[in-house]
Amino acid sequence: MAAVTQRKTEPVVTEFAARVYAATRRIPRGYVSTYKLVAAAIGCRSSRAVGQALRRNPFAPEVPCHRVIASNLGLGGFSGHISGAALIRKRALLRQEGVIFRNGRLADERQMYRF
DNA sequence: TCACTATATCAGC
DNA sequence: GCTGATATAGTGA
Repeated sequence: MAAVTQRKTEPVVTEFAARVYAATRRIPRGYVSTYKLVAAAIGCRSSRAVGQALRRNPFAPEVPCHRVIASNLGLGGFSGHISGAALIRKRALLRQEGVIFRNGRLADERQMYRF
């Protein structure tokens, strides 16, 4: 049946945002990537635009936005906040996946996933 | 068009 | 190492 199997009213996102989410979902568990790498992966030179798309993240938690950090190995932001409890939660989430953060920075650069 | 933004990079100190 | 300024790209009003 189902002439209209409306599955959840997919949020309307732009083509650019869809690429950002697709690239982010490619990041395997236990690895992290940076805004710049994601931007480069989708053919964009502005990491800022990536951050804007991830901030909206209508596909959370399907899209592991917490696996995207800043290029300086910092946590960057999370849940609309660039610091505070949100960052602590982001660090905890990554730690559960095997990504260790030291002093608010990625301990092992080897865990940075390259597209 | 204007303002805002989960960034990145450079210059100066 | 930190701060301020600038570059760059996309979104929403």
